[in-house]
Amino acid sequence: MSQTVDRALSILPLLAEGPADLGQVADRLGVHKSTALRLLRTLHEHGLVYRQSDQRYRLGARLFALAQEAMENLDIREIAHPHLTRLNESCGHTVHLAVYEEGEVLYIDKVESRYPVRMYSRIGKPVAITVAAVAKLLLADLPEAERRAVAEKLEYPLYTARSTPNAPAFLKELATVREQGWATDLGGHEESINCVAAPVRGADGRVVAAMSVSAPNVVVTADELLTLLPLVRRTADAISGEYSGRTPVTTPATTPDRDSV
Amino acid sequence: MSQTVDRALSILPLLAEGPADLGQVADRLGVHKSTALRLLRTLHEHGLVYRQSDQRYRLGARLFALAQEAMENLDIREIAHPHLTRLNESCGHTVHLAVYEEGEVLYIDKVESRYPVRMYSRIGKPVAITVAAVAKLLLADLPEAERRAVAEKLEYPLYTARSTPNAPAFLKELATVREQGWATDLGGHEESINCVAAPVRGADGRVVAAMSVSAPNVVVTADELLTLLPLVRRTADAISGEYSGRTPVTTPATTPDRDSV
DNA sequence: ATGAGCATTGCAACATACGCAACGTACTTG
DNA sequence: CAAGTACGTTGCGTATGTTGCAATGCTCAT
Repeated sequence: MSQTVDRALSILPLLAEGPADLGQVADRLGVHKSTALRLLRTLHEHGLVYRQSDQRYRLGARLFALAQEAMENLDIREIAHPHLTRLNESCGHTVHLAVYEEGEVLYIDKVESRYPVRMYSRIGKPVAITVAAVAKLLLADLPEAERRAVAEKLEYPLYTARSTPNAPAFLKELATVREQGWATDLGGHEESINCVAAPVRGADGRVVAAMSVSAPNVVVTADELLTLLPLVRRTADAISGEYSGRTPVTTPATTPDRDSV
Repeated sequence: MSQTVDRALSILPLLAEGPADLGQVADRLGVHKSTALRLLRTLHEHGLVYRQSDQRYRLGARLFALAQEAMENLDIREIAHPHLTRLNESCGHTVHLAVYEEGEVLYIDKVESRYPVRMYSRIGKPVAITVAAVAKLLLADLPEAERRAVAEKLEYPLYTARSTPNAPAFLKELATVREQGWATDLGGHEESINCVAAPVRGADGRVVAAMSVSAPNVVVTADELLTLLPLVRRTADAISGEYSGRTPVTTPATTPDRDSV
């Protein structure tokens, strides 16, 4: 809606692909070099863009700080965290918390497995949306129309033989998930990794987040992991209760352990 | 330099403090609501801003994706990573990699300790710049003038009794670090945690990054940690060699293990 | 029902962001 | 060593995009 700002912001994804010099930026924006220079300078002043020693531009450090602060301000994360660590303590596996936002699903918290094997996932990293158990829960709760729209627009990469192959299959899976109130990912993202997930709901019953427990086959089989389902659901429900204000902060030990030492 | 973009970008740090509605944004920017609305809409279209259910605005998911991509494009990180994991394998402690950028020092990679105790630090998180060993190395290498300017502008929070108290003390410490070519943080950030750090240098000898090994007192004493110094320096030098092209990718096993599974 | 508080729209006046062309500064090439 | 190329940078007149206003919708509480 604002041409100037629009152009300036278009520079960011462009630089995300890799460093670029003034000419390249101007070309890709379709504007004169002097215009691109002015925009880059403004971005630079705000720290969103950094000028490296060879004069080329790349994304700046302030982006990290912003992303970080954005995350810390999510109250669902704050409420959920102690529950997640407690769940991790009792089962030992990797625990994730994720939210949906305009077509994307992203992890907003993670407690690492206490087994030596680690999963590749990082807070802030967009989730493999077509296969992840948490993504299924979050998308399953969208209004019919939006759900269809999102499902159609997605790509369906075949990470493994068990990955969701296309939109119809995905929508069918979402219907099941919606029905049963929990979800799994059995080797759909990485052959040897399984997940069980449950939804966190707000006061109005809408799904505001989803949490999952993930473990590789080498540690527990899919069947064994599924036995954790009740525990996962109970944890998710506890978070829901607290988030929606029904449970007025139960345990006295809810405050301390934010951020593992 | 561009008023419109400048205003739009000023919204981001503002929202980083927490969600705000249109009126608040307009007020803090000192512009009319209609103006603020147009800017917010543009930010929204680019995914940098999200409109939550109560109509208030907060920072959006795209920020994470951008920060993520920005990080993956840092070639120093790519080169260093296998060395960091190898170092972690041989000593077991937490290993960090950090860079300096316009007044800030930030972690760009981290390999977790193999001991049960974890440190609170996160990739992308700004470093405690006045005390961290890596920060000392990075700042010590700045040109005299810039170093002084930065040191003067910093705040010196007293995390512990051993924290750097003020600018003169900091500059003195930087001089020492510059001299000896390595740095430590002995309980300056958290009472019980010590670090040893060494610089990574580019072809021209300038410090481009710094790496450190950190461990809590309960695992090893400061003296014991210091015995790792030669190993840390050797690792840093190996990275330097590879980064500056002197060592044309030594080990055949340099390619695989990006991102632990 | 009535009003307050908020987001939203259309529009005319003006400020500002635009592209141009000229200059400066490396770095190459004959 | 001089001419040439390829950048980034600057100043400036003009047109275009942005601004603030005032009026309209919308939602919620009284």
